[in-house]
Amino acid sequence: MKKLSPRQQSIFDFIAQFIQNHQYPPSVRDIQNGCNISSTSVVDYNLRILQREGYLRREAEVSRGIELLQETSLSQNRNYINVPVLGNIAAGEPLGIPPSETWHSNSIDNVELPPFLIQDKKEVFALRVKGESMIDALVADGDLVLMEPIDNPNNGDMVAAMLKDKEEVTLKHFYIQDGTVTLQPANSSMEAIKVPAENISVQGRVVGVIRSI
Amino acid sequence: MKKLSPRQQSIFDFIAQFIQNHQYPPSVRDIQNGCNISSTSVVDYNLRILQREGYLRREAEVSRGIELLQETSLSQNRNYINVPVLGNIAAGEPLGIPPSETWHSNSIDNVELPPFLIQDKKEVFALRVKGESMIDALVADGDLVLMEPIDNPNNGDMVAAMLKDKEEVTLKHFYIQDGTVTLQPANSSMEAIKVPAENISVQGRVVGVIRSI
DNA sequence: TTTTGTTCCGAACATACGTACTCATTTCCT
DNA sequence: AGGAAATGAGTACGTATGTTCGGAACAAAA
Repeated sequence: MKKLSPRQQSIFDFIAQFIQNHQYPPSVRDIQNGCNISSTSVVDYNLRILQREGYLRREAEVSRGIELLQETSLSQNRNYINVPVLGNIAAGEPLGIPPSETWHSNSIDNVELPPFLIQDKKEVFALRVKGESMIDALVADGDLVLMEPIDNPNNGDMVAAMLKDKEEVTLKHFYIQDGTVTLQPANSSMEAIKVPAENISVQGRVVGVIRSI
Repeated sequence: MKKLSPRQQSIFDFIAQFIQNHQYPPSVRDIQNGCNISSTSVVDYNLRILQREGYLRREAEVSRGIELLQETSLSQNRNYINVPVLGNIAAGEPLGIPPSETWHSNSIDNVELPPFLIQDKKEVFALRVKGESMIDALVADGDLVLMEPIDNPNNGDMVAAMLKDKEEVTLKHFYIQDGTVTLQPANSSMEAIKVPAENISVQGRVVGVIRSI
């Protein structure tokens, strides 16, 4: 079998991951979003190559009719996902997220989560909230925040943003327009913050919150 | 789990068979043909029942978004807990929690949760939050609230309390003293409510909140 | 009988999704 | 460098597929 291009490898890995999480294969558009590809045709193009090279089989005209041929799929039967708890999050303390290769040696804990919480996100990690400073993001002391590393958040995403001048981390909804970032609290009765984009460093995207009382 | 009708059993077996053959789940119309059913709506109808009974999980609007939950020996070793989602919770709508014997016939869905969320609680169920009315309990629209049926809450517990005169359900911290109940929002900048104990009906104790974005 | 609830039907609707087509952009080969 | 091949982007189209809705058939309860 020929070696795969980075994009093809990424698609293949995504499909395997997706099947593990959902028990059913992704659609072309799921792959498009999951791998940050700009067009469905590119996905189709690469899927044809993957099929030609024998990595998978596709059923024509059938939605999600993808079948992985390498039998790594069956061995991964435990479909619960182990998420590392990398540390605490509190206002006034920078996050300091280590690179993902070192997660398992640096994490203070691990939690196993059901797939519906993770969906098809990659490299999800968790942080324990300390203090009441995130209360206007509807996050309480002791909550577990699930985050996905991200470089370019979309408008409306809830992100962990660090204000560079104040060295302060907050969880807010992110909107950017003309170089100005608006940070909107989830509790809409609170005031939004507007700052120039260069004063903001986005640490990740919030994909879930778990509170156990 | 309730016993299945012959048709439901046939559908369930067909899905399992189909996944075996194809590696991806069948569409509604595949099931229709495979089980000699005259209408897609009948398939949908019975799939809803199968989902309600906890035999499978369906992703809305997603083609072939069927996932069998049958804990066949392999995934059973991990003691994940199947929690029924009994309905929605919103201000102004009474909960109407049915007795636990009828849960599985009344629930609209099931979620599997890891043990650390449930601990040793008994008869935990879930409610989906509709609307922003619980925002001062740090609960957002779409959140899943885990509750434990309880008759006598302890001071400090977060409970789902119904104000009998207003027919309004809220999530608040519960304190009782000398026959007067104080309902304290989790967001302590908000005002507390004081009412006579006889005007309050406690529906359950909140043991967890799950937000998936 | 009437009523009520469950199951089933057929058709119509809305959209999720695979595929095709044209035109860029990059990579590769001589 | 220059042209061919490979890859990517954007868009549009057709159909595969989930969902909804009014009503029929049937059985159990009142």
